[in-house]
Amino acid sequence: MAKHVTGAEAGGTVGEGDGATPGRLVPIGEAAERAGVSARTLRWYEELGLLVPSGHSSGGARRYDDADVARIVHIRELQSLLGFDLGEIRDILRGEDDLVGLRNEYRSRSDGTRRREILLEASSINDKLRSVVASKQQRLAGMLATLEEKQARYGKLLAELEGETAAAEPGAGR
Amino acid sequence: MAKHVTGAEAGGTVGEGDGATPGRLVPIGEAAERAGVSARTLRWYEELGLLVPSGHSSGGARRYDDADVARIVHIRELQSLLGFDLGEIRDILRGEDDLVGLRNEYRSRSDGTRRREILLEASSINDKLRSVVASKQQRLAGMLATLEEKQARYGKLLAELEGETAAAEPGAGR
DNA sequence: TTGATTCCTGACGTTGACGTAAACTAGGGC
DNA sequence: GCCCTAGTTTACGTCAACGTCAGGAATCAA
Repeated sequence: MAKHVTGAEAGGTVGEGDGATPGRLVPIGEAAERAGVSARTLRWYEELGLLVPSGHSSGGARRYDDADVARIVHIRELQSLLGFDLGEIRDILRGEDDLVGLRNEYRSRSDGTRRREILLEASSINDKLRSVVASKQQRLAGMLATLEEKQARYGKLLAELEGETAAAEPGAGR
Repeated sequence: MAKHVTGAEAGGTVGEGDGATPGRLVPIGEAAERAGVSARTLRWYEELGLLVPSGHSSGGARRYDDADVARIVHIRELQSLLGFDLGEIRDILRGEDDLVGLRNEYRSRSDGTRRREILLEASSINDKLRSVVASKQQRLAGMLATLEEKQARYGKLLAELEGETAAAEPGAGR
């Protein structure tokens, strides 16, 4: 409901002839391809409030910049790596966005008490995700350990067998 | 299509009065509760071929043993921790089941060549999953590292601020 | 200017992983 | 035997996360 501000230049300074190649604003197809998702997925993410393209063409077509693409990749990581659903991811991204706002306020304010508050909140936001990732990583590490242990046993048994067959083999080349 | 062999005792030696308390065969409700899932989920897993209860009552009701419950928990781990869908999990479990079969053949055979083959296949099966887990764990570790780094920065900034406010505070107790 | 692509907005379809309701049966306590 | 809870199958419902199609407008190379 807050999209389509009045047509064009909705995403701040577009500067068509200003930005160099790296800072290009690309259409949805290219952004999708770069991030390894479909265009439909990007529209869906937008509908859910996960990502608003940072610009639009004069005709109203979505334009994504590098940060947008990075955000998409980030969303995918949160999804596939951590198993969050898109609702949870929305909340996480909000937290991260808030964090950016806090960072700006932090820099522009010299009020010590307020700065402390900001740091505490930022730390809390960050720590929530950290603990989730940590626990998941822990469990995965445990799983990995048992798998590697097994793998080592197979290797050991194979080595023993190599010795046996080598000993039992009649025409051993060496 | 291969279930319901002919009614009862389809799950091998049931031995109702034989097993002690730990080896009990429990009905679906209890098994579900123990594993933290719903009864529907267990029937669904069975339909997909993920898990056949190791016994049935004379009337045809499912009976699960401890290994079954462990298998359910395992399925859930593969699902939530590694993000596999139930089809992939079916394949993985098949591999693991094959592995048990191979283990038995390994023990009953003394044929060196065959033993080598078995070890190689087992090792391969095991290694496939291991590599997936390893890569996931790697990526998670990376994510965790950056989060912890951030957390450390917040902590440092907070500590600095503590010093400042303590110094600026008029009635400082110390 | 003109096609050929690409993008737009609906809107309906699909897939996975179950939830839920209905109608019926099994099993254990009194 | 009776009753109540828990189990059975069958079938339709649901929710997330998109896929896909229709009809029209925008963009771009020629």
